[in-house]
Amino acid sequence: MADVAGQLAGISLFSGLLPAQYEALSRIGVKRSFLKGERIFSEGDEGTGFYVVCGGRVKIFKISTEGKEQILHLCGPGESFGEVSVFTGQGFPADAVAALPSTVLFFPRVAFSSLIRQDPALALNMMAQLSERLRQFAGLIEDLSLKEVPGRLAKYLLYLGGREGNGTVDLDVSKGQLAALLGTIPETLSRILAKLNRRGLIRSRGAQIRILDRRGLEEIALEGKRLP
Amino acid sequence: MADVAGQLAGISLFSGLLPAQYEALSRIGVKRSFLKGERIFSEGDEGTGFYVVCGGRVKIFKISTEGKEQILHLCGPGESFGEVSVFTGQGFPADAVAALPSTVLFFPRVAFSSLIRQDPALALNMMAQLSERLRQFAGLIEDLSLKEVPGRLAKYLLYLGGREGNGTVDLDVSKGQLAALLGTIPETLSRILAKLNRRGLIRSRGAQIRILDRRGLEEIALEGKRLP
DNA sequence: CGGAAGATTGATCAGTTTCAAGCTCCGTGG
DNA sequence: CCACGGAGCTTGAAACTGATCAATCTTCCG
Repeated sequence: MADVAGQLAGISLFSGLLPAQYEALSRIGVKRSFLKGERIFSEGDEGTGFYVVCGGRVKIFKISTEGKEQILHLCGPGESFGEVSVFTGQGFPADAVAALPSTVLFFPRVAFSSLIRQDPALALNMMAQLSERLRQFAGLIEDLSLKEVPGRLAKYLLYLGGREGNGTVDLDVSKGQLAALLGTIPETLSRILAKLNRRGLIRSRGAQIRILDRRGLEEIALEGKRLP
Repeated sequence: MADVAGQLAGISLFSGLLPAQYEALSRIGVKRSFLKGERIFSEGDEGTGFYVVCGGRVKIFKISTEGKEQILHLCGPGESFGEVSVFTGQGFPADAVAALPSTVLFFPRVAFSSLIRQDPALALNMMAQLSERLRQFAGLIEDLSLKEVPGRLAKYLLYLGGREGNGTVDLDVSKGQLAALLGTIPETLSRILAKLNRRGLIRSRGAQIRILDRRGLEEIALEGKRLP
């Protein structure tokens, strides 16, 4: 299991632990693989443990009765998901599907819980992780309730673009998935991209988007409503 | 400080602790009072600790540049808020004001953090608390993104009504605040209440609402979109 | 090359917000 | 005690955003 222990080192949830703890973790962690599109768990499933992404990407989402999907989070390598069920005992609050071929580590609830009990550092890491997710969710709620789609899209593009000035970014998800991430549908996303193009704020071709007017995007991202 | 220690017993975050721990908590907790409408902290403020509500009610919310408000949570006695900043070190992610005259206990970050480090039970309680909040947020995101206002209102009314059949419930917030809780504005809420009245699903007069057709409300609450 | 999935575009529509006006309730002060 | 005044609530008309439906176009694999 040395190979598992090696991977644990890069996971923020497990940072700062002693070698003995990595050893313990690697004993209880189980590696699982999922094909692209394969379901990892469904909302309401009994939570028997939580997951850490080793490779690939896992989509956590809610889906309405009419089929519209809202992505809560896209988990990349090193990120964990399903922690909530470890502590509340209830079922998972959302669905999880592999957005890419993915490998994950599964940590059974009971075993992990007893590890946490013994190691304050691990507990603190877990609390930090939960807090960070809570902060992200608060931001998503704010966006959904207080901003319109152009604002959310602009914010996302700026996020992809990083701190630098104008430049080209690559969408790391399909446009359909980006729409679900932004809480809208592909048609609307397409229209708004077209509008941003027309206004000269961006130049998009396929998944490549060049940010032409960072300042302009920031304006749209900041204002809650109404395009000026 | 015996009076503080006594209050701690009723707080789920602190359930199952030893008397010595209550003693320790009561030493670091500071009681603070706020008038109705008084601000407890603002988004971005440095998080120097977290709070537990003793009496009254505290509103946690986000506000857009145009002034629209989205309530993230209404904290009643026994509930905690501002925990996120204890662990992430960043500023508070939202605003907090007293919705009623309120008294709270403030626990400074550093002191509390060291308590947690010493007591696995306290740490587990805290994780359960954070997880539960995360679950609530996931539900709110789902509602905002996948349901329309009638659905959210119906769900809220059913929640107030509890498990029982038809009956009369009392809104525990003003209609303006209820609108902010549901992610809409007072006008829209008013119209939808009127519509539910017309359809014979409820009978509302002021803050009193009698649920006439529970089944019908459930239908509206479940479907993501479009009234039938 | 064919075809299916994804992406774009157009027309229409439902739901929500905005703006504006009136109403109701309630506390205050004359 | 009543009248005033204001905050909160309700209602109406119009504007707007985003969703839906439908058709077309693109892409990119088999």
